[in-house]
Amino acid sequence: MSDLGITPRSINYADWYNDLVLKAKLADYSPVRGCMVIRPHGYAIWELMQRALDDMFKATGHVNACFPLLIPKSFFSREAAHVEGFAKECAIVTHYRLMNDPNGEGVVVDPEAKLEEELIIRPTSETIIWNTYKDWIQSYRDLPILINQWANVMRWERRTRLFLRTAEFLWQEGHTAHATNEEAEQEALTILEIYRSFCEEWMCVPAIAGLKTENEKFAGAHHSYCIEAMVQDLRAIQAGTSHHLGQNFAKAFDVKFQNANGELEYVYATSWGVSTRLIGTLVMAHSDDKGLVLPPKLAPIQVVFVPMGRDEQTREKTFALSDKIAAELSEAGLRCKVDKREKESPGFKFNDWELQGACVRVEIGPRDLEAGTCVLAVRDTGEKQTVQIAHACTQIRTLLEETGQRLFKKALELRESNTQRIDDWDSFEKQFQGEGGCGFVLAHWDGTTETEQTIAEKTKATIRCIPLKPLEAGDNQPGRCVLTGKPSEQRVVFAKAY
RNA sequence: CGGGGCGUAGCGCAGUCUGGUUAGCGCGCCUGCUUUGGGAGCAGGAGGUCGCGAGUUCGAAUCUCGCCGCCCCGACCA
Repeated sequence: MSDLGITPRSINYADWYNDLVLKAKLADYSPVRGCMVIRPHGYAIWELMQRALDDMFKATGHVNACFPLLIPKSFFSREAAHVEGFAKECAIVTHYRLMNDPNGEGVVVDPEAKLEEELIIRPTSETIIWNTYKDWIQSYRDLPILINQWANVMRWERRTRLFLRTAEFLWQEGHTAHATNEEAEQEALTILEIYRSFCEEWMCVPAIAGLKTENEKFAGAHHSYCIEAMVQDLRAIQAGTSHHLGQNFAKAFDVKFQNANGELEYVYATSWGVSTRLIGTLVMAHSDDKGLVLPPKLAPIQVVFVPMGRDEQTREKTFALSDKIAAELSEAGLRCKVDKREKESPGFKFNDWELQGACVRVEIGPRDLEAGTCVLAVRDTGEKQTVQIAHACTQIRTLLEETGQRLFKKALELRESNTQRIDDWDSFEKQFQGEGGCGFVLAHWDGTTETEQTIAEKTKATIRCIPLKPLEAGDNQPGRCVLTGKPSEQRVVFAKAY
């Protein structure tokens, strides 16, 4: 097992994750620190995510557009909190030309080609978008604007990890403009619900929808919502965010509209996004020491066929039978692959497809030809069963259905068995003493940033969110802050986070 | 930005301390034959600016100095 080159989770979770991402060919490191190559297998997962989310956005009235990569530096100074949040991690374009190095080999930046105004590579697009919306909005009849874009952004992170935090990443960012505060609030919540349902139904990862604290909210937002998930090392990971921006950007970019009464008002805004971090979340949520475990809805290959045969004739027959079943499944919309590689042994293929995360493997060999059967192996449980060919398609669909339910259930059980309610400081502090993730703690908090930061300093645990709905009855009842003993309205989620 | 580790074939490593044939090994790759129900075997073959730059020396992967890069762990962030 160890010669597969994947560090077991029990030895080192971080190494396991890195090994898996590389070995399963999801991504590669790039020549530039913090950037990555998303390989076809990883990109296929992203495409499936994109399609599902994009359909949901469209179904709720959104349209796609694409704004430019480069943003004039001056735009960033408009919204104070926004600058504060992003200034320290921006890549800046200062020149537009290279020249041959007069002293020798290679090329150097041409000092003559300095830009009048430096350009920022977008870390997020609020500023350029609001600068544009200003020209698009005059009347309440121009509202709402419900635009999304699929794009890459760049944040010069000090410490990066494949998919979880890369300098450049892919995401979608929605930017909407509304006539009223209530409508913007509804928009932020609608999107949050899309994210939650996507996370749970497509990724099979249970998510807690909640409100970010002032301390954790998006730079420039009035308030931020998020979905938080737990992965196998018991850390929290933010899987998506939806912000109500209030009138902050409208004021910064002077975006006003005339209402039905002829009065000028600033518009209300939201922005929201999920990124390729979802792929990292997905890997960390379900996969095991043998490789990827993917939920059927997001598996690039749901069903893989491994036909076997010593001789040409047997091979032809098992290939043909595999093709026939695969065609029937494809007809029904499943993503299938018949592995016809001749050099690799069946055993190699079994391991290889387990690494790649194919949900169900169909083995067809000489014995099956005689018996009119095939063997179905389920990726996440490792269980094998022999079925009649006539029943194969039905059974495969059942197994995929069950896989999705099982992955969600298992992830939910992990979260529930590692979530506790703690009301005294000693126990709280003790809970977070261990290395790495320590699960979720639902505790009371007095609502101040000061307390939040003190707790973070002492325990490394942060407030992931203030749940919108109680996880259990009673979580939304008043109590006393776990640190200060001051009154608290409800329990909030504490955890060590990615 | 602090601490640690590493840079030698596509990948993983040995060799470096103690300088000295033509720089090795495993995996992978190419060719051929035999193989195929849990990572096949044999034979042959291709593949190297030893991270970069100076220096010491008759001679440097190995010693000295400088530089660069990457990974991991902490502080900050989707």
